[in-house]
Amino acid sequence: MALDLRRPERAFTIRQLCLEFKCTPRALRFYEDKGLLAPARQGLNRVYSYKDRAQLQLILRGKRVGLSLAEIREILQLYDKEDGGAAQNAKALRRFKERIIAFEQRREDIDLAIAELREASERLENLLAKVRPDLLPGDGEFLPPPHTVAYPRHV
Amino acid sequence: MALDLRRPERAFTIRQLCLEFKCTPRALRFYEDKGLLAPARQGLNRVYSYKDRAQLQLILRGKRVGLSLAEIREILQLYDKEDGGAAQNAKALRRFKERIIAFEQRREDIDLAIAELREASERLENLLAKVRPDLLPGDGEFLPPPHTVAYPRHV
DNA sequence: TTCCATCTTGACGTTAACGTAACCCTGAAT
DNA sequence: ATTCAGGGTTACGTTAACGTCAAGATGGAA
Repeated sequence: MALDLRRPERAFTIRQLCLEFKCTPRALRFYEDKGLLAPARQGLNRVYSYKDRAQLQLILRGKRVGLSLAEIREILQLYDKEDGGAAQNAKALRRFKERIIAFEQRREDIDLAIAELREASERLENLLAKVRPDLLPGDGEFLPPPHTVAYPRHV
Repeated sequence: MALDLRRPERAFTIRQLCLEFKCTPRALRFYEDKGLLAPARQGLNRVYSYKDRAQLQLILRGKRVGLSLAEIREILQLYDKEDGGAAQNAKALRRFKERIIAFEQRREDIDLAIAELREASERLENLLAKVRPDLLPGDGEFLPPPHTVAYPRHV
């Protein structure tokens, strides 16, 4: 059986993570420069722990929903500093709640967008059904996995 | 009673739209350059119709959920070309469905992010409740509207 | 040993999405 | 008559988020 990725002692090279998450070494080093990642070293080489991998997941997810690296870093720092004194924690709590509200607004936007696209799709489907039913995707037919990347790498 | 914004004959100056949507004239002209907007003219001056205004809404919403202007333009063009022949329509239909799937994935990401932030908030709240209950926002207290912009203008 | 793949650190190039400055026009107000 | 607020068009500057070399260390395979 394959190595459990979640084994805390599991370590990754930069390339392994890049393959897994479809990004480039340059990007990971860039995130490190900007303070979003801090992998260990073996000599010069970077060694990513399971925690680093999880953090990378958060970074990429943040990017997909439109956060800038600066915003992502701020959130990650809030996670890190669950020490730092009660006053700091109170501030962190406020920031978390603000973020939650912002995210909920974004989800609103997404839901609206989806609704509009669905409407447009239906209009088109009805129109095609009358004019060229043969062009409609058959009933039992599945959409092939889109070749176009869902989340374009270039922002 | 105020002018109904939805009156089809209602027209807007560039500044009116900018005030309403909190963006700059430069941005609107830029979107026009890029083919996302095409307001009418009175002499040199741009005159935005109600349709233009609606389209601007779509553009800004797209931006908030992380789309590039190029992607937004592509979507807008799909809307425009609900003519263009049956084959074109079939292609448009496919693109719409792809977009819907992509949006649904993004919503997944957002839901995950919200869930994590909620967890972190609860942890912090519990911690604070033990250590410094006075720092917690009181029960009847409302969060003030965040001064920080939910959607930073600079991408 | 030599080669090769894979890592490293600079450093410069690139693209998107505007900001900003310079200059011109125009109609209304002082 | 002039001032000025609002609009316009270049055109260059800026920032984020990397891409793309260049040049070097390293450790295993031929």
